[in-house]
Amino acid sequence: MAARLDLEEIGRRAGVSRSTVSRVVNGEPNVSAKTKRKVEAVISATGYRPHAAARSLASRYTGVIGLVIPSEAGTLFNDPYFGRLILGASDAMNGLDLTLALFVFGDDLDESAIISRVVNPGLVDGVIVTATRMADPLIDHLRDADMPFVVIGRPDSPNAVYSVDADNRGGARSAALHFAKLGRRRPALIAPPSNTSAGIDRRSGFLEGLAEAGLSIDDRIREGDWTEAAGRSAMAALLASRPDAVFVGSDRMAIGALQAIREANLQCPQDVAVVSFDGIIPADMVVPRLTSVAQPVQEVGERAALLLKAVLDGEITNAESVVFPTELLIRESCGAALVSTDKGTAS
Amino acid sequence: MAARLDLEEIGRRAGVSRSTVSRVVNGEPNVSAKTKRKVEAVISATGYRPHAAARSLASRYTGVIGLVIPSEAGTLFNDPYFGRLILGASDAMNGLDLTLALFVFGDDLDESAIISRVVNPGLVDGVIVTATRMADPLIDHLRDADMPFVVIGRPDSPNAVYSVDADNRGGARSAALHFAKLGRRRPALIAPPSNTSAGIDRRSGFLEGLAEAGLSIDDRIREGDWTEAAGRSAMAALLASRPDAVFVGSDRMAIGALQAIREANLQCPQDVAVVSFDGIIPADMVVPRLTSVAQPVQEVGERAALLLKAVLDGEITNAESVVFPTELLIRESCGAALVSTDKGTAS
DNA sequence: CTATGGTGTGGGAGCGCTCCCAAGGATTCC
DNA sequence: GGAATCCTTGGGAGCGCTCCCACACCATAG
Repeated sequence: MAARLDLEEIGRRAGVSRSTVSRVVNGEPNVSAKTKRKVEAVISATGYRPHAAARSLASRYTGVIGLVIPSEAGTLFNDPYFGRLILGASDAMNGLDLTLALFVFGDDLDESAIISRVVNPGLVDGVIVTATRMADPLIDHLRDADMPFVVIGRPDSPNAVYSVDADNRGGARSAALHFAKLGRRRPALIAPPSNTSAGIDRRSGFLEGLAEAGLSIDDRIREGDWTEAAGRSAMAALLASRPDAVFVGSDRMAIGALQAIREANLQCPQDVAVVSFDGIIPADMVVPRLTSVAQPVQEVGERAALLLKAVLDGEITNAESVVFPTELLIRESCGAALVSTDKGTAS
Repeated sequence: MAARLDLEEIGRRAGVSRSTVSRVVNGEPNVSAKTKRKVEAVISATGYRPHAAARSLASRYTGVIGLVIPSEAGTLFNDPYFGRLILGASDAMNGLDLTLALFVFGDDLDESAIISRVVNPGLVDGVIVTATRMADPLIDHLRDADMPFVVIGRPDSPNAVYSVDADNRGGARSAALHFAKLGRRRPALIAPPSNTSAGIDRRSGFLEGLAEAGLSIDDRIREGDWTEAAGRSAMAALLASRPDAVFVGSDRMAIGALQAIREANLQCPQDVAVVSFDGIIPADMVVPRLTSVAQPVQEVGERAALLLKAVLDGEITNAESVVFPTELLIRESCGAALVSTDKGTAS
């Protein structure tokens, strides 16, 4: 009986045309106050809601932004990192009245399916790419499909012109200098995977800081895949070369490293000082409390969304790279308290 | 110059009609092998991709499913729970070729905006509702808007007819029985918020188990909001009444509880045994390793997506509630090892 | 030979909206 | 008072697709 509730029908009931209703719905000017009131009354009485797909088709604008996340067999999702990132992005999007579409792929099969889905016209207006790998194929596909996108990380592709990242290099460097200042002489490194920009930057930043401080690392370097297990086995291996400090490329790996130290009947920070990266796990979760280079994950996500929106609105046309500073959160695992009994906090 | 790449254009280049191209794209039968080959050649040569919005408008099917998550000021996103849930849901959706739209709301303002967005026709086909509160307003809105939905949790609304949940009650009960078996006489409880079904069920299940075992809890009950901080302060308060065991309603709160026990110079499990719920944090992350009632979070998410898909396809029309069993993961914090020196594992 | 049915193909109609142009009415200006 | 201008409103066209009916063609059956 009741005709399908569309603009035409609302117009009929309010005694105006489809166009006028559309103007009211979209808050356009040039509608008399009286007409507006009338239309709004009908809309709220009927509970009318515009049809998103019809709107997208006609306006070439979906109001949806995609966020692409690799999950690597579920590993990464144990990390609060992505939760925070999603939270930041979705906060920004709520403010912008955008909807977040999440694309999580576990393996290469998933990935090609995801790629072909995400580049479909009319689904999302733009994409935020996370955990970007070196030579990420996704980026080239997005480019080919003329899909606007923002990269989280430091992209190596000339096709990626908009990016948001934390200062991985600078943060890692500050960890090295911190060790030097605390008098540690045999630093070690558990680096994140070197197929990611964060992995590369944290490694090179740490080595740079070491060089600056005149410390050498010799072969006290291992690489881990972000997991606790990787941190643990890397640390266990490293212990053979008797380091007195270790910079671990992520909080989760640091938890594993702490465990390995404990298992070797050594004390952190007395025997081995630990500084990690991320600053993301609750401070009190582990003993000793982790000293960590904190990156503002939520802000990164938020900024990526805002940047993409600006690109979509045509407000930004030149390449833009935003880099957020990190902050060294000094707690217990670095042993700063052992050294500076005179000064309350070191920096 | 080049005409916009649409079905018509592909048809023109392949020498067939729009309809035939559509059939090929959608893998419909009744297309001759020869025609099909010809069309596919043109499609891959041109890189044609169907326009999602146009398809949605014409077919009344978007291929997008919404997942609604309350974030309560960012608190919940520190919990691996949601990451796992998202992972499960998105796994299922990748297999079904569906896209996941994530709606995260932090406060009530966000919520009403989210609600009005999620019920918009033509955006999502259906919705998965998580962390359902008692008398959740979202549910009524979804119902009013005729939006199909599946609830994760045990809904109290008669409007919610499809749900997926873990056996919170049974799991909590098993924790109580475990304490009884280990000879603990003064159990305590740190319950999750009682405005959630999980909170209610874990509380009542534990009390039920206690009653069965002839143990009384008196006033050794506190409630916490899922966070470490809440677990810590609840435990600190509870310690005054000298419990010898505590069931903590979530892993994160248990971490806080452990901390409070340590701060009171008591030993876990010797002085106070701890059993938590979720089984979600990496086993080795805390000392002592947590005994926990594990729920299959990822499976819950996966199942919710599959169930919703079945509902959307009209394969399910009767109310359906799926309840996943939990499993008591016995590790160190419950002190089972202290008791059963003869038997390797208790159950 | 006509009836019957399946198969492959084309094209009209329509999904609900936005965009844009045109037209009418009110207002202003000289 | 008439022309120029602004504001308000209506409706045609079209976004790219699916749905459905019609038609041609071929095979099989009576």
